[in-house]
Amino acid sequence: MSDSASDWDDDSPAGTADRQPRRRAAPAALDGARARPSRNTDPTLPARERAYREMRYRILEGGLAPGTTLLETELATLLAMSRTPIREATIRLEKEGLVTIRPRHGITVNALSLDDLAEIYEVFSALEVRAAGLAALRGLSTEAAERMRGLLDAMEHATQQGRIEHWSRLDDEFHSTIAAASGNARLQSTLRLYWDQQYRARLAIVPLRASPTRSDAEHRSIFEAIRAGDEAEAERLMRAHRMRADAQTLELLRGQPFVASGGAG
Amino acid sequence: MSDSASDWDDDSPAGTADRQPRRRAAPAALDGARARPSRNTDPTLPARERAYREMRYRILEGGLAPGTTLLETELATLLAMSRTPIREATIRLEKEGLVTIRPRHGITVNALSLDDLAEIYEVFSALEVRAAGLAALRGLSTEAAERMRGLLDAMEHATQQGRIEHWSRLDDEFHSTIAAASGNARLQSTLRLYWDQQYRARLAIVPLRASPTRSDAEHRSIFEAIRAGDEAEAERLMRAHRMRADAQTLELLRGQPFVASGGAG
DNA sequence: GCCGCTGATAATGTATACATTATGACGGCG
DNA sequence: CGCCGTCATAATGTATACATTATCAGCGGC
Repeated sequence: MSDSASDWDDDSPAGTADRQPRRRAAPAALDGARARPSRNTDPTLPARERAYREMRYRILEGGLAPGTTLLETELATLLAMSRTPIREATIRLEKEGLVTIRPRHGITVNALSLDDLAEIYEVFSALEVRAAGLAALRGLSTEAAERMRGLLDAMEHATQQGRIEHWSRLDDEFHSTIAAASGNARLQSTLRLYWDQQYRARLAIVPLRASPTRSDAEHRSIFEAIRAGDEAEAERLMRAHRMRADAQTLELLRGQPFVASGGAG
Repeated sequence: MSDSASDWDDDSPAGTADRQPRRRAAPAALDGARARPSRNTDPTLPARERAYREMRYRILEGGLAPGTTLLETELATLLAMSRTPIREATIRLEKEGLVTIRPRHGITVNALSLDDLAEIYEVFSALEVRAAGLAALRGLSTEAAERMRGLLDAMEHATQQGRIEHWSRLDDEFHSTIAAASGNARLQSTLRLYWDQQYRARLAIVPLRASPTRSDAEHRSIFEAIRAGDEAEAERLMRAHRMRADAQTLELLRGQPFVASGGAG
């Protein structure tokens, strides 16, 4: 089982670090993120942190379906802790756009309408375009370049084998590698926020996707532009890529069951 | 709309506040800070909300200087409430990038290095460029157009009179109007987040700014492009505007007292 | 039969008690 | 003389008690 929910580098400066040394993490490799077991029950973690991770995990992976409403007390029972850490975790999740807290009505897992998703993609894509540009401007480390090349190869291979789900995970990784290569930790962490929000929707259409031959080609050209240090071209290509991919995704999502047209923001 | 600096969101900080340059707040500092009660004292609001607004206000307006560290207990005393709402408020503020929570070390008002500000501007500008494009794409309402035209006139007038501080507030309003015209609430709210983070720094250089004749001209051309519905041109002009303005801002900030280049965070 | 009032009730908001743990002082040891 | 382990303590983490308040059922008036 994948842990795609945590492909994106976890905590970042403006983000949700709990116990962080003074200096922020270096341009960090994302490699460590994969090792973590998806189910987080480590009892040594603070309860607040367990609550946050567990709820985030369940929301992203579908255990808590969009529209689900739970009371603080119910969550407390569910996760076997008191309301205090639950409240702190839900505040974080609300800030991240995953739930909505309505006093005396409960905590609701955000259900996204197509309009919501369109909004999310608009922000996400604008940021990713810039990330590509910055990556080009700043240059790829040898490791990042290697990594991206490996991902491109693997994606093409997955495409040939028709392993769309696997391809999708590699795609996530590719894009998050670009985010990391932007050298801007805040950009990276804001991207992760929006990534989380669209994660479930994206997951839902994975099986519907056609062979992503075109994306493979676009990815490769984006990589080449970044590698060549051509900022304008990297941004141009990424913009084109995202415009096409976003439109396609929204199209596939149209008519999907859980994408209500009037969902909550 | 409102007389204050901007309509980014609920309460907008306007006017100047006194500085309190104490690095480490001793108990003595608490009384000093309490001396100036701001208007977020409405006792009908939940304590958590009062704490949030009051802290945000003091951080943005300088009552709580960057680098200031306070313990939960001290904040509770300062704002005359228990630790519970304080904790909830600080979690929100940390998510917004205004403070850093270091367990057993206290809550520190984030001090931004030049690198931090550069990061912030990179994200902010990427989003604002897109906002301009979307505004062009979607068209301005009559009111928005009127409002922007009025702001442009007022800005030029302020420039002629050398009222830089006033100009700066109008500038905020102009940019937030564009954000609103993007029609994307998430974009707007993320812009506000980053705007908050750079607010103090921007405030600090207001008196140092030269006559913003050039910005006035750029603003007008951006407005024209948006009004003409020319998405690409609006983005192009906004990008140029921001690149120039950001570079200038960072240049002015270099050497400013509270902007430690090493990362005084 | 509908509207609005009212109070019981449940849920949240806040305070506080209690548990846990990092820190920094202190003193012994090398 | 300095290093390291230990412990007291302060600060946070969590649970729980208590206060406040919105909701909704039920009732009475219109």
